[in-house]
Amino acid sequence: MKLLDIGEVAERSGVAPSALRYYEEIGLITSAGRKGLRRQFGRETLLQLSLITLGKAAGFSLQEIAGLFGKEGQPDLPRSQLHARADALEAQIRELSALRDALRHVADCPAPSHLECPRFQKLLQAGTLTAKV
Amino acid sequence: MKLLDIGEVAERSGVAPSALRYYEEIGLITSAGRKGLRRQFGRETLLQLSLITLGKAAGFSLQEIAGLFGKEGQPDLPRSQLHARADALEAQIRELSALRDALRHVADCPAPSHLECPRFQKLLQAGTLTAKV
DNA sequence: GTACAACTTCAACTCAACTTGAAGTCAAGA
DNA sequence: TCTTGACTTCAAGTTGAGTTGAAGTTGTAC
Repeated sequence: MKLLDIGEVAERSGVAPSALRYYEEIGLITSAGRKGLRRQFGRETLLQLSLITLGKAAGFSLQEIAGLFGKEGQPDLPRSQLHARADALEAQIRELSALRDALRHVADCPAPSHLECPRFQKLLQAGTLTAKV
Repeated sequence: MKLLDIGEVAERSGVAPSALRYYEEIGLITSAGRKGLRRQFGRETLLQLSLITLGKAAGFSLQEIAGLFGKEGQPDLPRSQLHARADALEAQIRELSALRDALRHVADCPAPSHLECPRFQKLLQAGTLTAKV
């Protein structure tokens, strides 16, 4: 198996070397070994990093990501919890969609103050995070 | 206009009083005035907080949120930037959908190591954040 | 008019997720 | 062999987004 050193992993994954060391330190990834002092990573690390990047983009903490997908890609969590996570993501997707729509509304609606605009308020209600006004 | 004090705003918005003070300190919200020392907030603050909560859920920083929607709900940004934001959100929604699918796959697919599973890899490719493997 | 819960300020602390800097090591090419 | 650039460790610093604690103030209910 061809091994990559940290610089190459950094370049291909878009994750800074310092971050990769940090990820290793907290046990989120593992290096396949060392050549001298230098860490050598297996190719599967790149896949793991895709997963990590994705998870981060989804707003998971590194700890959570570590739980979602264990070292080798098997989750440490039971099925039901994974589905619960997926459901939570779906809720987040709805929030995001609401915000996207609100943004587009603000961009296009000529009203002076959007907070007053009933259409805008309705868009906000689409999010579930809305305060009890 | 009926004013609310910080405790009530906190309860209705789900945002801690300390956070509300912090938001005021950084200029993200403004209190309508004081009764003695106590801040009094107008009802529109609740709407603003919905927006802030939504923005946070979407991964925006407080600074960015401040830019997206100025104090009174008018954006500080030009139309084109707002649309660009909306587009970025849409991309994020796609990432999230990819992760959701990956999660459901992991929950349901009986393969021992998902990183090896071609179906799983394909799901990852659906995200654009993927490393060059 | 007094008790008390809910507020106030201000500084210091926390936490995650890194980054930066200093000082040292090492592999590979000229 | 020597140089160079990419790595190494370790400690300390940074940023954002608050929280916590101490010490003081005040509106309202009894």
